Amino acid sequence: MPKVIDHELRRAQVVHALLRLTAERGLDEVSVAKVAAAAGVSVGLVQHYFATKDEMLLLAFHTIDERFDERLRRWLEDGGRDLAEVPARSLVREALSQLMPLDDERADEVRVWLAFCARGVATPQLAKVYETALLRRVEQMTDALRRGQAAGEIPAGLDIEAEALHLLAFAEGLAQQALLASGHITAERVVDAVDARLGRVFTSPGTGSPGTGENA
Amino acid sequence: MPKVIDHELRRAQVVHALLRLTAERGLDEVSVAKVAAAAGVSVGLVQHYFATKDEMLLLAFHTIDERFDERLRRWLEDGGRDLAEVPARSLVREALSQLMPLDDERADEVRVWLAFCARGVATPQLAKVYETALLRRVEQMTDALRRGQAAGEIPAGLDIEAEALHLLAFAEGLAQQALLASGHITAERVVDAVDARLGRVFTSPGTGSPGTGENA
DNA sequence: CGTTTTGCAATATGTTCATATTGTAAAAAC
DNA sequence: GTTTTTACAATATGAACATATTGCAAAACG
Repeated sequence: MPKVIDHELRRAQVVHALLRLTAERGLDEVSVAKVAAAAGVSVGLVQHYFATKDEMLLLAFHTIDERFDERLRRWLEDGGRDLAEVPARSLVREALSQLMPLDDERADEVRVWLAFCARGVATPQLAKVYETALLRRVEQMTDALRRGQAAGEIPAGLDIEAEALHLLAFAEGLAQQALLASGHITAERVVDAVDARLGRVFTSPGTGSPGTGENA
Repeated sequence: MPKVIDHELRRAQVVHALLRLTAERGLDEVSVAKVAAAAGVSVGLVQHYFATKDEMLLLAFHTIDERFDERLRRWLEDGGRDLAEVPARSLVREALSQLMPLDDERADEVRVWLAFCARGVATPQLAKVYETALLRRVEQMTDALRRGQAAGEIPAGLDIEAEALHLLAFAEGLAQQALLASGHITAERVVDAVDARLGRVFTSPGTGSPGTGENA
């Protein structure tokens, strides 16, 4: 047999091309042939690593999900931050910001995320990926909020788990608005909105631009 | 020429079939031939009333957008309510509820809405429809909140327009979560979430189940 | 060293698609 | 009552699609 190949790596390469294509032209424009072309390989190769197109889409959705986590981890590492040390508000703020289309990279990923969400409506397998991702995010968010509560940054009476879910709902909706009405919902307004929302949860002062002054 | 035909009516009939198809099988499964079949007409008829498929999709998106407004109007009329009389909190609560997949009818429409949003990412014409719809909703919501503020239901210092946008972002995200993770985000949790969110805006007591007690 | 297995390219297949073309019956217009 | 216009059906067209099939070179394995 020929060179021993890292299967997972090859699959990742193909999926990478798929995600690029989706970000640029939308999920409807994704076909096996186009993905192969975008990846610079033959259709046969794609078939060799993915039995069906659906299998490829499934891995792609998983991959996109992981990228948000990756970016948060990168933020922690690049800043030399310690997860247990960074204030909960900063952490939550950064986590939510990673879900917003605040630069080209994130805009691409939100575009792709939204495309997959829409397809999930009619494809149970994709909906399952969404559900799992959501639960994990709620869990992470809950942990962060609880730490903040223990540190006195958040009122004691708050229903933390519900709050986590609501913050994520707000984030997804805001990201969608920013993506589809970018003319009105600018990056600045997005950041302001996030900070204003955090002001409803945290009693501690915000990390962001202080001039936002949203509350009474 | 044959019977004089109400063009707008025929177009609406075709679009109705398209929306049904989209709700059931997703926007990717929508083709001109399938829409014609679902509407019980020939492909030729569809072509007669829509020059292109995109034109058909555009009208469909507009139609879905209007349905939310329609349902809110129906709520006002059926309850014999007067727009100027009903408390702002009730009105906003109802408006947000109409965006949630709380029954089959609304679930279908949220499904379709999400599908079109996703396509809007790669189709400027559809994004424009979204943007217009969003701005109109923000305006309506702003009006309602301002009335509430004048009536003392809402703190005076609040940035009303920002609040309106944030409420809508929350609503869209929550609707998406409820649709894709219906196993965890049940209708009950959705209603609770909406009420909890309203509790962050209104000082007046809520209309919903009082046991939600989200805040400190 | 030869056999076998693997990685992949090339191409075939049959379907579905959006749209174009053509045809025709019916009623409005004159 | 003839002419013209309209509403629609039927079918054609060519591209794009997901997937199946075939073939072959290379390297791992005995």
